[in-house]
Parts: sequence; structure tokens; C-alpha cells
Amino acid sequence: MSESDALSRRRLRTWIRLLRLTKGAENHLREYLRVIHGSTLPRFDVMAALHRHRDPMKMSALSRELLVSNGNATAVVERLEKDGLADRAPGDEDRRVVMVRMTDKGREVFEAQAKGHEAEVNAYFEALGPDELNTIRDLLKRIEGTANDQDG
Amino acid sequence: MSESDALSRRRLRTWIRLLRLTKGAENHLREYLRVIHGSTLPRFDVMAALHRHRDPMKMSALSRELLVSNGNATAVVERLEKDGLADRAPGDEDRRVVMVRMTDKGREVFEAQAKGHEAEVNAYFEALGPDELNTIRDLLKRIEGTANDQDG
DNA sequence: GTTTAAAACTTCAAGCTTGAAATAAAATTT
DNA sequence: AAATTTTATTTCAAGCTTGAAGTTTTAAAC
Repeated sequence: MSESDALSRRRLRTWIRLLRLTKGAENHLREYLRVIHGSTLPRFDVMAALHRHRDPMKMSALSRELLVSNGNATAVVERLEKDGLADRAPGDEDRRVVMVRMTDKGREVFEAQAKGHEAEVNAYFEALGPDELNTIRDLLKRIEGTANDQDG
Repeated sequence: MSESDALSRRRLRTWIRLLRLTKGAENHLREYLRVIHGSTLPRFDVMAALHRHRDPMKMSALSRELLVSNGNATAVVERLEKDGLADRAPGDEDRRVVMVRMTDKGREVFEAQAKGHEAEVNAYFEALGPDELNTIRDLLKRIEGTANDQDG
């Protein structure tokens, strides 16, 4: 077994552990949203993206930001719209595009959810102090730098 | 804004970035399984768990290991079974339990997929050398140590 | 200026996923 | 030993997700 085979194995094991951690955290946050707010993770993610952007954003920008398919973005936004939490309107110049934004009600609902959400994340990752956070930031940047070469 | 508020914010941002990274990697691996093997991530994950264990395992052990619901495990195994890649049998002593295992065909199919899968992971995380892998392992252990206290 | 190609979304079918309710077997109580 | 509770799994409805096919609008080529 060559040295790079051993390295490959370690990368695989690390990936599996990383996946487990994120899945565990997601389950934890899903539980929070369900029990306390009667909502779901995908709805929260979409609202968070809309909240970050303030201004109306294109459907395609939304799905790109969340790394989900266009069809998925359509489906989730459709449900939010039905609940009066978001709305869509055709673009002004280019009429192919659809601009989506949160409603006032949506913003209100989201802010209530986001507060507790941040608290849950904060508790879940309490082991990470400033130094660890710096370390992770650097690692993530380095991975992103090379990993995105694989795509497209 | 207190110091711990700033820390909370940083933890949240780190979580969001981590989530994006894992989602990106998952999308990459899903593409690989779909294009090269005509399969999916959940099927691969179930087969990987069965492969790790060698011996037949309880359905409940499977869903616990993958951090998915029992119903989900049932559904995915059912499809694998239909394709002749896995099979289920009632437990010997305790007849409530269902033991699941891979078939010979399943093992064969999985090993072909796993080889390329590891190569994709290896390429995706090429930025991580031995030192970085050690760092991540320590971080993950530390997070797991405290995070699991949150769960019920 | 028409035809062709490209881009932005939506629709759809199939599979994935959850959480609650149902089923069945084993363990515990009484 | 009968009744109750617990444990293991499946079933089910509703929502999530993808990728492919379809629609509509814009851009490019001719």
C-alpha cells in the first residue's frame, strides 16, 4: 500500500466523519424548527437566503446559493408563498426571470426562528473557541480553493 | 454586543460554511454515482454501512448508524432488495428484529462504486495533508464530545 | 427580420426523508 | 398466566429533492 493510498483512506474517513457531524447537527436543528416553530430546514434555509439579500433575488440566484436544483427552489418557495411568507414577481427588464422576496410576515416569522436557531448552533458548537474557528476557516478556504476545480 | 454574541455569530457563520462545503461535496459525489454507476447517494450509504459490518445487521442499527429514520432505512433497503443487492431475514432469537445484509451481487456492485467514490473524495479533499487531517480529527472529536450532550 | 440557439423558470415522475400511526413480538407487572 | 408496557419494524401521508422535459423569453446567427 503506497503512501498516497494511506492518505486517500484518511481523507475518506475524515469525509465520513464530517458528514456524520453535519447530519447530526442538521437533525438537531430540524428538531428545533419542528417542535418550536412547526417548520422545516429547507424552508428555513430559503428564508435565511432571502433575509441575507434584503432585495428581491432571482430564483436562479437562490438555488445557486443554496446548492439545490431549480425545481427544488420553485417547490419550496411555492409553499412559502402559499403561507404568505414570500412572494414572486416577474423581472422588469428580462421577463424570463422571477424575482422572489420575503413578505413582512415572512421577515417577522424568520427573525423569531433565527434567534433560536443561532442559539442552537452556538450550543452545538460550544467546543469551538476563537482559535478553533480561525483554524476551521482556513481549512475550509483551502478546501474550497481546490475542490471547486473539480466541478463544472 | 457582548463578546459571546460575537462568538455565537462566528459559530453560526462557520456552520453555514461547513454546510455549504459538505453539500457541495455531496452534489459532486451524487453526480459521480449517477453518471458512472446509475445509482444514488442514499443507496451507496446503505451499502457502505452493510459493507463495513460484514455480518448481517439489524435494521435499527443501520438507521442509527446513518442517522436516518427507521422508515427511511426500510424504504432504501426495500429498493436495494428489489434489485438483488441486499436481502432481509427475521432474527433468529428475537423475531421482532430484521437482519439485513448485502448479497454477493451487492458486494460486487458496491466495491466497484466504492473505488471510484474514494478517488472522488480523495481529489475533492486534496488540499488536506496529514497535518490538516490530524487537526480536523481533533476538532471533530472535540465537537462530538460536547454536541452529543444536546441530544435526547 | 427569421431562424436558431441559449437562458430562466416550471412541471413532472421517481426516489428520498421524516414523523406519526399501525403491527407484531418480547419483557415486565400484577 | 393475563394484562400492560416496551421494543423493533413497517406503513403511510406529506413534504423534499433531483434530473429531464417543457414553456416562455431573450440573444445570436444568418
